[in-house]
Amino acid sequence: MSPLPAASHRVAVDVVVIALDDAGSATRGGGTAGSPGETTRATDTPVALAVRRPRPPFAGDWALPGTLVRDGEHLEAAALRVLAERAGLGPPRHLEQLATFGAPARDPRGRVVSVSYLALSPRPCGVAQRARWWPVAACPHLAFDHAEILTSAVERLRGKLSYSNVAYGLLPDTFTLSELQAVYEAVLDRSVDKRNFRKKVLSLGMLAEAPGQRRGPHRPAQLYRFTDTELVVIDDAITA
Amino acid sequence: MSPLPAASHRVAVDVVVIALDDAGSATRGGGTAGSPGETTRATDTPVALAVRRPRPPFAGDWALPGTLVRDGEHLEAAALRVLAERAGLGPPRHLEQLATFGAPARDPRGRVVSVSYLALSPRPCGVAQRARWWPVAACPHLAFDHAEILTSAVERLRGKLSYSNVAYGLLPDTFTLSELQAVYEAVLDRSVDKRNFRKKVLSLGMLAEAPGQRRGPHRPAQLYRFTDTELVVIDDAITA
DNA sequence: TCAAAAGTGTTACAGCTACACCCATGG
DNA sequence: CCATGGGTGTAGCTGTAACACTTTTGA
Repeated sequence: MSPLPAASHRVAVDVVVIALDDAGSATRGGGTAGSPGETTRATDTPVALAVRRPRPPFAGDWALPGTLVRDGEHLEAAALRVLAERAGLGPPRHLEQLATFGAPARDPRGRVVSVSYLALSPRPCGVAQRARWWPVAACPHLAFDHAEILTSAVERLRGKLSYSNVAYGLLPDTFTLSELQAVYEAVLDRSVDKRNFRKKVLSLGMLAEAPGQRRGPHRPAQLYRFTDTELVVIDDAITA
Repeated sequence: MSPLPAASHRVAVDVVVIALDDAGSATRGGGTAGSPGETTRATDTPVALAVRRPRPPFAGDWALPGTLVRDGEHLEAAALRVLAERAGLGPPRHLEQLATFGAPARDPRGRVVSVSYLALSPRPCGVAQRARWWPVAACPHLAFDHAEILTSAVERLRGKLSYSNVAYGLLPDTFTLSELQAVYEAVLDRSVDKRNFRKKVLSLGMLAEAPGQRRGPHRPAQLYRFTDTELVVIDDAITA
Protein backbone atom coordinates (compact mmCIF):
# COMPACT_ATOMS: atom_id res chain seq x y z
CA MET A 1 0.00 0.00 0.00
CA SER A 2 1.87 3.04 -1.26
CA PRO A 3 2.06 6.08 0.99
CA LEU A 4 0.38 9.24 -0.25
CA PRO A 5 2.43 12.03 -1.82
CA ALA A 6 3.72 14.79 0.37
CA ALA A 7 1.16 17.64 0.28
CA SER A 8 -0.11 17.99 3.82
CA HIS A 9 -1.80 20.65 5.87
CA ARG A 10 -2.63 21.49 9.39
CA VAL A 11 -6.23 20.73 10.29
CA ALA A 12 -7.98 22.57 13.08
CA VAL A 13 -11.40 22.57 14.64
CA ASP A 14 -13.05 25.79 15.77
CA VAL A 15 -16.15 25.58 17.91
CA VAL A 16 -18.98 28.06 18.18
CA VAL A 17 -20.59 27.47 21.56
CA ILE A 18 -23.92 29.18 21.87
CA ALA A 19 -25.93 29.56 25.04
CA LEU A 20 -28.76 31.77 26.20
CA ASP A 21 -28.10 34.34 28.90
CA ASP A 22 -31.08 35.50 30.89
CA ALA A 23 -29.36 38.66 32.11
CA GLY A 24 -30.78 40.71 29.27
CA SER A 25 -27.87 43.09 29.55
CA ALA A 26 -26.99 43.10 25.89
CA THR A 27 -27.89 45.21 22.93
CA ARG A 28 -31.36 44.12 21.91
CA GLY A 29 -32.81 45.63 18.77
CA GLY A 30 -36.05 47.42 19.57
CA GLY A 31 -38.45 44.74 18.44
CA THR A 32 -42.05 45.63 17.72
CA ALA A 33 -43.89 45.88 21.00
CA GLY A 34 -47.06 43.98 20.13
CA SER A 35 -50.33 44.29 21.98
CA PRO A 36 -50.09 44.19 25.77
CA GLY A 37 -50.00 40.70 27.23
CA GLU A 38 -50.02 39.08 23.80
CA THR A 39 -46.37 38.81 23.02
CA THR A 40 -44.14 39.14 26.03
CA ARG A 41 -40.71 39.62 24.54
CA ALA A 42 -38.08 37.37 26.06
CA THR A 43 -35.08 38.85 27.78
CA ASP A 44 -32.80 35.96 26.91
CA THR A 45 -29.78 36.87 24.86
CA PRO A 46 -27.80 34.49 22.64
CA VAL A 47 -24.18 34.51 23.72
CA ALA A 48 -21.14 32.86 22.18
CA LEU A 49 -17.95 31.75 23.82
CA ALA A 50 -14.69 33.46 22.83
CA VAL A 51 -11.15 33.18 24.14
CA ARG A 52 -8.49 35.82 24.16
CA ARG A 53 -5.45 34.88 22.10
CA PRO A 54 -2.33 34.75 24.23
CA ARG A 55 0.13 34.69 21.31
CA PRO A 56 0.54 36.07 17.81
CA PRO A 57 -1.00 36.14 15.39
CA PHE A 58 -3.76 38.41 16.63
CA ALA A 59 -2.40 38.32 20.20
CA GLY A 60 -4.90 39.88 22.58
CA ASP A 61 -7.77 39.57 20.12
CA TRP A 62 -10.81 37.46 20.76
CA ALA A 63 -11.24 34.24 18.81
CA LEU A 64 -13.38 31.14 18.79
CA PRO A 65 -12.01 28.31 20.89
CA GLY A 66 -10.10 26.01 18.58
CA THR A 67 -7.25 23.58 18.37
CA LEU A 68 -5.21 21.63 15.90
CA VAL A 69 -6.47 18.12 15.34
CA ARG A 70 -4.08 15.51 16.66
CA ASP A 71 -2.85 12.46 14.86
CA GLY A 72 -5.46 9.75 15.03
CA GLU A 73 -8.01 12.03 16.67
CA HIS A 74 -11.58 12.18 15.41
CA LEU A 75 -12.68 15.65 14.37
CA GLU A 76 -15.56 15.55 16.81
CA ALA A 77 -13.23 14.38 19.58
CA ALA A 78 -11.05 17.38 18.91
CA ALA A 79 -14.09 19.63 19.23
CA LEU A 80 -14.96 18.07 22.57
CA ARG A 81 -11.37 18.43 23.71
CA VAL A 82 -11.43 22.14 22.86
CA LEU A 83 -14.51 22.60 24.97
CA ALA A 84 -12.92 20.81 27.90
CA GLU A 85 -9.46 22.34 27.70
CA ARG A 86 -10.17 25.86 26.59
CA ALA A 87 -13.44 26.45 28.32
CA GLY A 88 -13.80 23.88 31.08
CA LEU A 89 -17.01 22.58 29.55
CA GLY A 90 -18.18 18.99 29.54
CA PRO A 91 -19.80 17.35 26.52
CA PRO A 92 -22.46 19.74 25.22
CA ARG A 93 -26.09 18.77 24.76
CA HIS A 94 -25.71 19.26 21.04
CA LEU A 95 -22.71 19.26 18.72
CA GLU A 96 -22.79 19.34 14.95
CA GLN A 97 -20.42 20.10 12.17
CA LEU A 98 -20.95 23.41 10.45
CA ALA A 99 -18.59 23.85 7.51
CA THR A 100 -14.95 23.77 6.61
CA PHE A 101 -12.99 26.92 5.96
CA GLY A 102 -9.84 26.48 4.00
CA ALA A 103 -8.77 29.71 2.31
CA PRO A 104 -4.99 29.41 1.91
CA ALA A 105 -4.28 32.69 3.71
CA ARG A 106 -6.79 32.48 6.52
CA ASP A 107 -3.98 31.89 8.99
CA PRO A 108 -0.93 34.15 8.48
CA ARG A 109 1.36 31.37 9.80
CA GLY A 110 0.53 29.09 6.92
CA ARG A 111 -2.13 26.79 5.64
CA VAL A 112 -4.66 25.67 8.21
CA VAL A 113 -7.89 24.02 7.16
CA SER A 114 -10.50 24.59 9.84
CA VAL A 115 -13.51 22.38 10.43
CA SER A 116 -16.07 24.36 12.40
CA TYR A 117 -18.59 22.98 14.85
CA LEU A 118 -21.69 24.32 16.55
CA ALA A 119 -22.19 23.40 20.19
CA LEU A 120 -25.21 24.31 22.29
CA SER A 121 -25.35 24.80 26.02
CA PRO A 122 -28.36 25.74 28.15
CA ARG A 123 -26.64 28.49 30.09
CA PRO A 124 -23.36 30.38 29.89
CA CYS A 125 -21.82 28.39 32.72
CA GLY A 126 -18.59 29.57 34.30
CA VAL A 127 -15.64 29.11 31.99
CA ALA A 128 -11.87 29.03 32.22
CA GLN A 129 -9.46 31.92 32.32
CA ARG A 130 -9.15 33.98 29.13
CA ALA A 131 -12.61 32.84 28.03
CA ARG A 132 -15.76 34.93 28.00
CA TRP A 133 -19.32 34.81 26.80
CA TRP A 134 -20.17 37.62 24.39
CA PRO A 135 -23.64 38.54 23.22
CA VAL A 136 -23.70 37.44 19.61
CA ALA A 137 -25.07 40.79 18.52
CA ALA A 138 -22.34 42.72 20.34
CA CYS A 139 -19.36 40.48 19.83
CA PRO A 140 -16.04 42.21 19.33
CA HIS A 141 -13.95 41.66 16.25
CA LEU A 142 -12.83 38.02 16.05
CA ALA A 143 -9.46 36.86 14.78
CA PHE A 144 -8.94 34.94 11.54
CA ASP A 145 -12.21 34.33 9.69
CA HIS A 146 -14.01 33.54 12.93
CA ALA A 147 -16.60 36.26 12.47
CA GLU A 148 -17.74 34.47 9.34
CA ILE A 149 -17.87 31.17 11.20
CA LEU A 150 -19.95 32.72 13.97
CA THR A 151 -22.38 34.14 11.44
CA SER A 152 -22.86 30.80 9.77
CA ALA A 153 -23.40 29.18 13.16
CA VAL A 154 -26.19 31.58 14.06
CA GLU A 155 -27.82 31.13 10.68
CA ARG A 156 -27.67 27.36 11.03
CA LEU A 157 -29.18 27.48 14.48
CA ARG A 158 -31.94 29.82 13.37
CA GLY A 159 -32.81 27.59 10.47
CA LYS A 160 -32.79 24.36 12.44
CA LEU A 161 -34.95 25.74 15.20
CA SER A 162 -37.79 25.89 12.72
CA TYR A 163 -37.67 22.29 11.59
CA SER A 164 -36.07 20.27 14.37
CA ASN A 165 -35.92 19.76 18.09
CA VAL A 166 -32.51 21.46 18.27
CA ALA A 167 -33.81 23.70 21.06
CA TYR A 168 -33.08 20.70 23.24
CA GLY A 169 -29.48 21.87 23.34
CA LEU A 170 -30.44 25.23 24.79
CA LEU A 171 -32.69 24.02 27.60
CA PRO A 172 -32.31 22.01 30.79
CA ASP A 173 -33.89 18.58 30.98
CA THR A 174 -37.23 19.97 32.04
CA PHE A 175 -38.60 23.37 31.21
CA THR A 176 -41.85 25.25 30.91
CA LEU A 177 -43.51 26.12 27.63
CA SER A 178 -42.74 29.76 28.32
CA GLU A 179 -39.07 28.95 28.65
CA LEU A 180 -39.17 27.06 25.37
CA GLN A 181 -40.89 30.00 23.76
CA ALA A 182 -38.20 32.31 25.13
CA VAL A 183 -35.57 30.21 23.36
CA TYR A 184 -37.34 30.66 20.06
CA GLU A 185 -37.80 34.37 20.60
CA ALA A 186 -34.18 34.90 21.59
CA VAL A 187 -32.70 32.99 18.68
CA LEU A 188 -35.15 34.17 16.04
CA ASP A 189 -35.01 37.68 17.50
CA ARG A 190 -38.71 38.23 17.20
CA SER A 191 -41.76 37.75 19.34
CA VAL A 192 -43.99 34.74 19.03
CA ASP A 193 -47.70 34.38 19.78
CA LYS A 194 -48.10 32.39 22.96
CA ARG A 195 -51.29 30.51 22.10
CA ASN A 196 -50.28 29.63 18.57
CA PHE A 197 -46.84 28.57 19.73
CA ARG A 198 -48.23 26.20 22.33
CA LYS A 199 -50.73 24.69 19.94
CA LYS A 200 -48.09 24.13 17.32
CA VAL A 201 -45.31 22.80 19.48
CA LEU A 202 -47.59 20.42 21.37
CA SER A 203 -49.14 19.13 18.16
CA LEU A 204 -45.70 18.11 16.88
CA GLY A 205 -45.42 15.47 19.57
CA MET A 206 -41.81 16.21 20.36
CA LEU A 207 -42.66 17.19 23.93
CA ALA A 208 -43.99 15.22 26.86
CA GLU A 209 -45.23 16.43 30.21
CA ALA A 210 -42.68 15.99 32.96
CA PRO A 211 -43.63 15.54 36.60
CA GLY A 212 -43.70 18.72 38.67
CA GLN A 213 -44.26 22.39 38.13
CA ARG A 214 -42.11 25.46 38.07
CA ARG A 215 -43.24 27.71 40.95
CA GLY A 216 -42.77 31.41 41.43
CA PRO A 217 -44.67 34.56 42.31
CA HIS A 218 -47.34 33.54 39.85
CA ARG A 219 -49.39 30.57 38.80
CA PRO A 220 -47.28 27.36 38.67
CA ALA A 221 -46.22 26.23 35.21
CA GLN A 222 -46.28 22.66 33.95
CA LEU A 223 -42.86 21.19 33.18
CA TYR A 224 -42.11 19.46 29.89
CA ARG A 225 -39.23 17.51 28.41
CA PHE A 226 -38.22 16.56 24.89
CA THR A 227 -39.21 13.03 23.93
CA ASP A 228 -35.99 12.66 21.92
CA THR A 229 -32.61 13.78 23.14
CA GLU A 230 -31.05 13.38 19.72
CA LEU A 231 -31.67 15.74 16.86
CA VAL A 232 -34.91 14.92 15.07
CA VAL A 233 -35.94 16.71 11.92
CA ILE A 234 -39.63 17.39 11.59
CA ASP A 235 -41.26 17.98 8.24
CA ASP A 236 -43.72 20.49 9.60
CA ALA A 237 -42.09 23.83 10.28
CA ILE A 238 -42.55 25.81 13.47
CA THR A 239 -43.67 29.30 12.52
CA ALA A 240 -46.04 30.34 15.27
CA MET B 1 5.22 34.85 14.14
CA SER B 2 5.90 31.37 15.47
CA PRO B 3 5.24 28.41 13.18
CA LEU B 4 2.56 25.99 14.25
CA PRO B 5 3.49 22.70 15.92
CA ALA B 6 4.00 19.65 13.81
CA ALA B 7 0.68 17.76 13.69
CA SER B 8 -0.37 17.77 10.07
CA HIS B 9 -2.67 15.77 7.88
CA ARG B 10 -3.49 15.19 4.30
CA VAL B 11 -6.56 17.05 3.13
CA ALA B 12 -8.61 15.85 0.20
CA VAL B 13 -11.73 16.91 -1.62
CA ASP B 14 -14.22 14.38 -2.91
CA VAL B 15 -16.90 15.54 -5.27
CA VAL B 16 -20.36 14.10 -5.78
CA VAL B 17 -21.45 15.13 -9.25
CA ILE B 18 -25.12 14.58 -9.85
CA ALA B 19 -26.91 14.84 -13.16
CA LEU B 20 -30.18 13.63 -14.57
CA ASP B 21 -30.20 10.97 -17.24
CA ASP B 22 -33.24 10.78 -19.47
CA ALA B 23 -32.52 7.22 -20.58
CA GLY B 24 -34.74 5.77 -17.92
CA SER B 25 -32.70 2.60 -17.96
CA ALA B 26 -32.24 2.36 -14.24
CA THR B 27 -34.00 0.69 -11.39
CA ARG B 28 -37.02 2.81 -10.65
CA GLY B 29 -39.17 1.88 -7.70
CA GLY B 30 -42.73 1.28 -8.83
CA GLY B 31 -44.20 4.64 -7.87
CA THR B 32 -47.95 4.98 -7.46
CA ALA B 33 -49.49 5.29 -10.86
CA GLY B 34 -51.97 8.11 -10.21
CA SER B 35 -55.02 8.84 -12.31
CA PRO B 36 -54.38 8.90 -16.05
CA GLY B 37 -52.97 12.15 -17.41
CA GLU B 38 -52.75 13.65 -13.94
CA THR B 39 -49.30 12.67 -12.85
CA THR B 40 -47.05 11.58 -15.66
CA ARG B 41 -44.11 10.04 -13.88
CA ALA B 42 -40.79 11.34 -15.17
CA THR B 43 -38.33 8.95 -16.72
CA ASP B 44 -35.30 10.97 -15.62
CA THR B 45 -32.89 9.15 -13.35
CA PRO B 46 -30.41 10.80 -10.97
CA VAL B 47 -26.93 9.60 -11.79
CA ALA B 48 -23.65 10.21 -10.00
CA LEU B 49 -20.16 10.22 -11.38
CA ALA B 50 -17.71 7.58 -10.15
CA VAL B 51 -14.18 6.68 -11.20
CA ARG B 52 -12.51 3.34 -11.05
CA ARG B 53 -9.50 3.28 -8.76
CA PRO B 54 -6.35 2.37 -10.67
CA ARG B 55 -4.24 1.68 -7.57
CA PRO B 56 -4.54 0.29 -4.07
CA PRO B 57 -6.18 0.74 -1.75
CA PHE B 58 -9.43 -0.55 -3.23
CA ALA B 59 -7.84 -0.96 -6.68
CA GLY B 60 -10.54 -1.63 -9.25
CA ASP B 61 -13.32 -0.40 -7.00
CA TRP B 62 -15.47 2.56 -7.86
CA ALA B 63 -14.99 5.78 -5.90
CA LEU B 64 -16.02 9.40 -6.02
CA PRO B 65 -13.66 11.60 -7.98
CA GLY B 66 -11.30 13.21 -5.49
CA THR B 67 -7.85 14.60 -5.04
CA LEU B 68 -5.48 15.82 -2.40
CA VAL B 69 -5.59 19.55 -1.89
CA ARG B 70 -2.39 21.23 -3.00
CA ASP B 71 -0.38 23.76 -1.07
CA GLY B 72 -1.97 27.16 -1.40
CA GLU B 73 -4.99 25.80 -3.25
CA HIS B 74 -8.51 26.82 -2.28
CA LEU B 75 -10.74 23.89 -1.37
CA GLU B 76 -13.24 24.86 -4.02
CA ALA B 77 -10.47 25.20 -6.58
CA ALA B 78 -9.41 21.67 -5.78
CA ALA B 79 -12.97 20.51 -6.36
CA LEU B 80 -13.05 22.23 -9.75
CA ARG B 81 -9.70 20.71 -10.60
CA VAL B 82 -11.00 17.25 -9.81
CA LEU B 83 -13.89 17.76 -12.16
CA ALA B 84 -11.61 18.90 -14.94
CA GLU B 85 -8.82 16.35 -14.48
CA ARG B 86 -10.71 13.27 -13.48
CA ALA B 87 -13.86 13.74 -15.48
CA GLY B 88 -13.16 16.27 -18.19
CA LEU B 89 -15.91 18.52 -16.91
CA GLY B 90 -15.87 22.31 -16.96
CA PRO B 91 -17.10 24.42 -14.03
CA PRO B 92 -20.47 23.01 -12.98
CA ARG B 93 -23.61 25.12 -12.76
CA HIS B 94 -23.69 24.57 -9.04
CA LEU B 95 -21.02 23.63 -6.51
CA GLU B 96 -21.42 23.63 -2.76
CA GLN B 97 -19.61 22.18 0.19
CA LEU B 98 -21.30 19.23 1.83
CA ALA B 99 -19.44 18.12 4.93
CA THR B 100 -16.05 17.03 6.11
CA PHE B 101 -15.26 13.42 6.87
CA GLY B 102 -12.29 12.84 9.08
CA ALA B 103 -12.43 9.47 10.79
CA PRO B 104 -8.80 8.52 11.47
CA ALA B 105 -9.04 5.19 9.69
CA ARG B 106 -11.15 6.17 6.71
CA ASP B 107 -8.11 5.78 4.46
CA PRO B 108 -5.99 2.70 5.17
CA ARG B 109 -2.85 4.53 4.05
CA GLY B 110 -3.12 7.01 6.89
CA ARG B 111 -4.99 10.04 8.00
CA VAL B 112 -6.83 11.91 5.26
CA VAL B 113 -9.43 14.50 6.08
CA SER B 114 -11.88 14.77 3.21
CA VAL B 115 -13.96 17.82 2.42
CA SER B 116 -16.86 16.75 0.24
CA TYR B 117 -18.62 18.82 -2.38
CA LEU B 118 -21.85 18.53 -4.32
CA ALA B 119 -21.76 19.53 -7.98
CA LEU B 120 -24.74 19.60 -10.31
CA SER B 121 -24.75 19.16 -14.04
CA PRO B 122 -27.74 19.21 -16.41
CA ARG B 123 -26.83 16.04 -18.24
CA PRO B 124 -24.37 13.16 -17.82
CA CYS B 125 -22.06 14.54 -20.51
CA GLY B 126 -19.26 12.38 -21.86
CA VAL B 127 -16.52 11.89 -19.32
CA ALA B 128 -12.92 10.77 -19.27
CA GLN B 129 -11.56 7.24 -19.21
CA ARG B 130 -12.17 5.23 -16.07
CA ALA B 131 -15.16 7.42 -15.19
CA ARG B 132 -18.81 6.45 -15.40
CA TRP B 133 -22.24 7.73 -14.48
CA TRP B 134 -24.09 5.38 -12.18
CA PRO B 135 -27.75 5.62 -11.29
CA VAL B 136 -27.73 6.72 -7.68
CA ALA B 137 -30.17 3.99 -6.72
CA ALA B 138 -28.08 1.28 -8.37
CA CYS B 139 -24.59 2.47 -7.60
CA PRO B 140 -22.03 -0.25 -6.87
CA HIS B 141 -20.12 -0.34 -3.63
CA LEU B 142 -17.92 2.74 -3.32
CA ALA B 143 -14.45 2.77 -1.77
CA PHE B 144 -13.59 4.46 1.51
CA ASP B 145 -16.63 6.11 3.12
CA HIS B 146 -17.82 7.39 -0.23
CA ALA B 147 -21.18 5.67 -0.01
CA GLU B 148 -21.91 7.76 3.06
CA ILE B 149 -20.84 10.90 1.21
CA LEU B 150 -23.08 10.05 -1.72
CA THR B 151 -26.03 9.52 0.60
CA SER B 152 -25.54 12.87 2.27
CA ALA B 153 -25.29 14.54 -1.13
CA VAL B 154 -28.60 13.13 -2.26
CA GLU B 155 -30.25 14.14 0.99
CA ARG B 156 -28.88 17.63 0.71
CA LEU B 157 -30.10 17.98 -2.86
CA ARG B 158 -33.52 16.65 -1.99
CA GLY B 159 -33.86 19.09 0.87
CA LYS B 160 -32.64 22.10 -1.05
CA LEU B 161 -34.93 21.45 -3.98
CA SER B 162 -37.85 22.27 -1.73
CA TYR B 163 -36.66 25.64 -0.56
CA SER B 164 -34.29 27.03 -3.18
CA ASN B 165 -33.71 27.41 -6.88
CA VAL B 166 -31.03 24.70 -6.82
CA ALA B 167 -32.76 22.96 -9.72
CA TYR B 168 -30.94 25.54 -11.81
CA GLY B 169 -27.91 23.29 -11.65
CA LEU B 170 -29.79 20.39 -13.21
CA LEU B 171 -31.30 22.21 -16.15
CA PRO B 172 -30.07 23.97 -19.29
CA ASP B 173 -30.45 27.74 -19.54
CA THR B 174 -33.96 27.47 -20.87
CA PHE B 175 -36.42 24.70 -20.19
CA THR B 176 -40.11 23.96 -20.17
CA LEU B 177 -42.19 23.70 -17.03
CA SER B 178 -42.58 19.99 -17.70
CA GLU B 179 -38.83 19.59 -17.77
CA LEU B 180 -38.57 21.45 -14.46
CA GLN B 181 -41.25 19.22 -13.02
CA ALA B 182 -39.35 16.17 -14.23
CA VAL B 183 -36.33 17.34 -12.22
CA TYR B 184 -38.40 17.52 -9.07
CA GLU B 185 -39.98 14.14 -9.70
CA ALA B 186 -36.67 12.47 -10.42
CA VAL B 187 -34.88 13.84 -7.37
CA LEU B 188 -37.75 13.53 -4.94
CA ASP B 189 -38.63 10.15 -6.43
CA ARG B 190 -42.34 10.81 -6.43
CA SER B 191 -44.89 12.21 -8.79
CA VAL B 192 -46.07 15.79 -8.62
CA ASP B 193 -49.40 17.32 -9.65
CA LYS B 194 -48.89 19.31 -12.84
CA ARG B 195 -51.35 22.12 -12.19
CA ASN B 196 -50.37 22.66 -8.58
CA PHE B 197 -46.69 22.54 -9.45
CA ARG B 198 -47.04 25.22 -12.11
CA LYS B 199 -49.11 27.48 -9.90
CA LYS B 200 -46.63 27.18 -7.09
CA VAL B 201 -43.42 27.54 -9.00
CA LEU B 202 -44.67 30.49 -11.04
CA SER B 203 -45.96 32.26 -7.94
CA LEU B 204 -42.50 32.13 -6.37
CA GLY B 205 -41.17 34.52 -9.00
CA MET B 206 -37.94 32.64 -9.51
CA LEU B 207 -38.79 31.93 -13.14
CA ALA B 208 -39.20 34.21 -16.14
CA GLU B 209 -40.50 33.40 -19.59
CA ALA B 210 -37.74 32.97 -22.13
CA PRO B 211 -38.21 33.67 -25.84
CA GLY B 212 -39.13 30.69 -27.95
CA GLN B 213 -40.90 27.38 -27.50
CA ARG B 214 -39.88 23.78 -27.35
CA ARG B 215 -41.49 22.03 -30.32
CA GLY B 216 -42.24 18.37 -30.83
CA PRO B 217 -45.03 16.07 -31.92
CA HIS B 218 -47.39 17.95 -29.63
CA ARG B 219 -48.40 21.46 -28.71
CA PRO B 220 -45.32 23.75 -28.38
CA ALA B 221 -44.20 24.42 -24.83
CA GLN B 222 -43.21 27.83 -23.48
CA LEU B 223 -39.56 28.12 -22.45
CA TYR B 224 -38.55 29.57 -19.09
CA ARG B 225 -35.33 30.50 -17.37
CA PHE B 226 -34.33 31.10 -13.78
CA THR B 227 -34.19 34.77 -12.85
CA ASP B 228 -31.20 34.11 -10.59
CA THR B 229 -28.28 31.93 -11.58
CA GLU B 230 -26.92 31.88 -8.05
CA LEU B 231 -28.50 29.86 -5.27
CA VAL B 232 -31.42 31.71 -3.74
CA VAL B 233 -33.21 30.36 -0.69
CA ILE B 234 -36.94 30.90 -0.63
CA ASP B 235 -38.91 30.91 2.60
CA ASP B 236 -41.94 29.31 1.01
CA ALA B 237 -41.42 25.61 0.41
CA ILE B 238 -42.27 23.83 -2.83
CA THR B 239 -44.55 20.92 -1.99
CA ALA B 240 -46.90 20.65 -4.94
C1' DT C 1 -54.80 43.07 47.06
C1' DC C 2 -51.47 43.38 43.77
C1' DA C 3 -48.09 41.97 40.46
C1' DA C 4 -46.65 38.46 37.51
C1' DA C 5 -46.82 34.81 34.57
C1' DA C 6 -49.86 30.54 33.18
C1' DG C 7 -53.22 28.94 30.65
C1' DT C 8 -57.00 28.76 27.26
C1' DG C 9 -60.73 29.12 21.92
C1' DT C 10 -62.54 31.12 18.00
C1' DT C 11 -62.70 33.29 13.67
C1' DA C 12 -61.02 34.86 9.19
C1' DC C 13 -57.98 33.94 5.64
C1' DA C 14 -54.47 31.84 2.81
C1' DG C 15 -52.54 28.12 0.74
C1' DC C 16 -52.71 23.27 -0.26
C1' DT C 17 -54.75 19.20 -2.38
C1' DA C 18 -57.41 16.74 -5.44
C1' DC C 19 -59.21 16.40 -9.71
C1' DA C 20 -60.48 16.23 -15.95
C1' DC C 21 -60.66 18.17 -20.08
C1' DC C 22 -59.48 20.80 -24.39
C1' DC C 23 -55.50 22.52 -27.33
C1' DA C 24 -51.80 22.63 -30.67
C1' DT C 25 -48.60 20.30 -33.13
C1' DG C 26 -45.95 16.56 -35.94
C1' DG C 27 -46.18 12.46 -38.11
C1' DC D 1 -56.81 11.59 -37.77
C1' DC D 2 -54.21 10.20 -34.19
C1' DA D 3 -50.78 10.26 -30.62
C1' DT D 4 -48.38 13.18 -27.62
C1' DG D 5 -47.53 16.30 -24.33
C1' DG D 6 -49.09 21.49 -23.18
C1' DG D 7 -51.95 24.13 -20.79
C1' DT D 8 -55.81 25.55 -17.71
C1' DG D 9 -59.77 26.41 -12.96
C1' DT D 10 -62.38 25.24 -8.93
C1' DA D 11 -64.01 23.53 -4.59
C1' DG D 12 -63.11 21.58 -0.16
C1' DC D 13 -60.08 21.43 3.41
C1' DT D 14 -56.36 22.27 6.50
C1' DG D 15 -53.34 25.00 8.86
C1' DT D 16 -52.02 29.75 10.14
C1' DA D 17 -52.44 34.29 12.11
C1' DA D 18 -54.71 37.47 14.87
C1' DC D 19 -56.69 38.39 18.96
C1' DA D 20 -58.10 39.13 25.32
C1' DC D 21 -59.34 37.51 29.32
C1' DT D 22 -59.40 34.42 33.53
C1' DT D 23 -56.56 31.72 36.83
C1' DT D 24 -53.19 30.82 40.31
C1' DT D 25 -49.67 31.85 43.02
C1' DG D 26 -46.11 34.58 46.17
C1' DA D 27 -45.15 38.71 48.24
